[in-house]
Amino acid sequence: MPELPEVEVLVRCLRPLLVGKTIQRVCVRREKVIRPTRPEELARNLEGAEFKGLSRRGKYLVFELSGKGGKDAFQLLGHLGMTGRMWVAGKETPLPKHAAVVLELGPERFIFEDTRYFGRFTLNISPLRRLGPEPLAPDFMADALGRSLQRSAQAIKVKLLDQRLVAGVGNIYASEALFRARISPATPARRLEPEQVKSLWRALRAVLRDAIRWGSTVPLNFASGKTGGLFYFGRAADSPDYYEERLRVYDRSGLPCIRCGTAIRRVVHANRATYFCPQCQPKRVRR
DNA sequence: CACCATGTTCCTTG
DNA sequence: CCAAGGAACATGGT
Repeated sequence: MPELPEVEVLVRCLRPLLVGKTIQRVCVRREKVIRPTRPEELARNLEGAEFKGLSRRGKYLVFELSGKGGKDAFQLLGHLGMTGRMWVAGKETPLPKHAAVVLELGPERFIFEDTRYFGRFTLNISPLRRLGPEPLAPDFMADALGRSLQRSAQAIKVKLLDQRLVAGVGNIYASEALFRARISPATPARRLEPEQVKSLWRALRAVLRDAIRWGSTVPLNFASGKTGGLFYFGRAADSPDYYEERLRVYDRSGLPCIRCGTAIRRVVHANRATYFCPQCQPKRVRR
């Protein structure tokens, strides 16, 4: 489930359900996801602590907590990996097979489920230091993006996945942004023209903003085992304009480009699939 | 059985 | 030392 927009929508959904609640008990069912924190350490810190806030940084969820008596504020870092989900449910609903961490909150419980266990739920917040700028923040400037790109010869598609360049862009929205900006994914980062950097900057923000807006319209209900449509493959793809509104190129290999009809191509860069329209996203600027 | 999958990190190679 | 590419992680879907 995890790229910036999905995490943002999740954070907005979870915040009112958690803030003000006190953790009574912690159950770690898969130690791997809390690394390097130890189970006893997590329990010692969380039990009796109260949720004070929740925010997002890149693809991370940052939980703000305070210990008993409102002092000893600390943070907890969450990451969904490839398949993570988080929700709050009543105690009567059965735990899913891959529940990794469960927090008892009185009559309810918070559940972090992750089938592949690539996610994180930890007291170690050091990964935040390595993140680049927030693409939707008002101070994310196109010229700063351009300067960072200047220093790299890597294909722009690969560069967009580098969380030190911009925080929160993943494999799906990287393809989507390049399609929208009409830039070939194979273009070396430093070969982008200033005008292309500007349109990439604009496309990135538009793609992420639109995805958050789209996700916000879909009810989240993980506890039922369904996705509610938020997550790419829990799709509401049966609507005729799904691709127009949601994903315009990702996973559309061989299908007609929605702009020009040319077959969408799938290539692999750095072990990851990239989708693009060879007509709309030419290697060289046409003149 | 084969291949694919929204992410991050580590290891090897050049 | 750095950059780039690949594999590993773990499970499930097609």
